[in-house]
Amino acid sequence: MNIIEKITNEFDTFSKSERKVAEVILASPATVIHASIASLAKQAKISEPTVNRFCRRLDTKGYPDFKLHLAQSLANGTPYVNRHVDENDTAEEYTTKIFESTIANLEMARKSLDTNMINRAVDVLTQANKISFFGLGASAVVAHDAQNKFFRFNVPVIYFDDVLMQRMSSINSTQGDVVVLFSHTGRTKPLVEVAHIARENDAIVIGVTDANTPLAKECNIVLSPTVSEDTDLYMPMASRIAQLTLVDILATGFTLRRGSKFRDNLKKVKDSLRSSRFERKE
Amino acid sequence: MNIIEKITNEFDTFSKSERKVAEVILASPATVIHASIASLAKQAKISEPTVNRFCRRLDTKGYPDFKLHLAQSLANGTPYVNRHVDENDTAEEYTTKIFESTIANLEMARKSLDTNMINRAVDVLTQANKISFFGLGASAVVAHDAQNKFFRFNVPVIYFDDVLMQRMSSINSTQGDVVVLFSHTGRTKPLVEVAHIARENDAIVIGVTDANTPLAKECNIVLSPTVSEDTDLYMPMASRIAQLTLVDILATGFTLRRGSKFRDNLKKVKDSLRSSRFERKE
DNA sequence: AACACAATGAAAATAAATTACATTTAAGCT
DNA sequence: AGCTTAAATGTAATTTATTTTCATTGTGTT
Repeated sequence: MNIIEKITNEFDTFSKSERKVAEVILASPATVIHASIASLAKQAKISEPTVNRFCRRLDTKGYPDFKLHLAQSLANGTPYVNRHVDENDTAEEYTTKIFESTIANLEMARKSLDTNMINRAVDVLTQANKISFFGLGASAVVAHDAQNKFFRFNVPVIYFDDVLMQRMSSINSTQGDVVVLFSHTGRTKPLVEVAHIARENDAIVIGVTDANTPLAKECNIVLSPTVSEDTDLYMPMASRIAQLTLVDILATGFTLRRGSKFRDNLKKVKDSLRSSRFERKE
Repeated sequence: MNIIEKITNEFDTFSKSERKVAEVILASPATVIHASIASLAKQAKISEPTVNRFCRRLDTKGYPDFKLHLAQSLANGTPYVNRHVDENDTAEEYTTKIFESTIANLEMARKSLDTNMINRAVDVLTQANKISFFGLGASAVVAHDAQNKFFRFNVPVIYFDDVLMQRMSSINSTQGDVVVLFSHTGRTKPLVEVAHIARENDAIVIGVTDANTPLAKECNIVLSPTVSEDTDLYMPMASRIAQLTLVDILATGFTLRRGSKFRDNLKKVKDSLRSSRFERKE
């Protein structure tokens, strides 16, 4: 989608001249959108047709169309998006890159979420007798966080990161119970089974996972915050941040639905923590 | 700035023909950015120079430049602000607001972090014999996540969200051990005590918390991702997302420091999960 | 070294946008 | 109303920009 990212990603597959153009473009994309093909060619010290070919290679109709894409990429909030961490990066560099790519992925997740589904999920959650949050690995962290949030609402909340406990808990679920399952891949076998068991026992199952995955198929409601895969370091990064933001959204929807009296209750929970803290002296 | 808004605002001051162009553009701006001046003129049933004059009237250099502005306006989905969730917001509205404020807070956190401190923290972590991650409440979630990440590095990692276990664990720490404490407020008494105990036993203590707090004072290294307080709904939201991003950064720094051979190891850990998943059929 | 093929550039051809100028339209004034 | 004038719009010519065609250069292979 984002053409600057695309150039960065495909840089290695470019020919010598194409790289020259790419370098000039990446160096100052904002200048390029106001340049003619002739001036860009001159800057990159290659011919005009090469620039044109470069544009077509990136699936644009030609140079003017390419500039349009470039302009849009630049406008897209975060300019230098999703740059990959490099072996020799300084702390300064990888810090910036990780923040930028996290932000870019949140943008992406925001666009991918279906607010109708969020609305339905909030409906279901507000009417639940009991809410269970399950996940494994990195997604267990998200479930843990959800528990921490929803626990404050004075609703029966369950959280397990142990497969057996998740299964046992689902077997005991009944109508009126809601089970929320977190899984980035949507292919974790034990979790798919938990979803199945929960549905057999009349619980409503909400999946925070990719659409069109085995897990998604077992769910009543699917929420898919899509991010560009976190391949960088073989660790889930952006995906769980997106999931956590979704938890915030569900929790917010929940409190809004419950009305203002209910929010006083939240304040009480927070205030109850005060005695365990050192006072602020200001 | 935004040219679509500008057209809407100045619509009343346009001449008859200019309004025709404006109408066509506003009806489907996305189409216009791919149209030539000729085709736009034809659609609006006016002449080409009139289109050109229209563009100049809006302070652009000409038609191509106008299209560039238009393209950017279209892409500009997110004006970054920290808008607060309102009682009567729709799902659409509060979803957008939460994403926007999360993003804005990440920007803020990025600026507030001291990369020298990050570098020192990474130094310390790479040399640790044993790493402990402790937190309470919402920060327990962050500690949990850190465990999940660092565990993959084949380093002894400890995580507890139970105060007593945290204390016992700290009492047993020795030189070469690193204790990482997460706390948004930096005023949680039990955690400050844990920090104190750990230091008395020669462990290095890294605090992910606000500077100038009781906890910060007990730490060898302090990392403070500052966010605007999450007062909205009496729940930690942005703060923990910022802390999690910091965990990503530390983990990334760790793997970079350990070199490329080490990264193969990570891949192995990830691959080992494969058998527990449903295959992708593509 | 010779061949094949991809990459590049020069020049011609095409397409697009802009300018100059003519014509129309509308507004103001007697 | 009818004349005058200025603004608005359109036509056609010009200029500019982009794309295509085709020749040339470079690169890797047998």
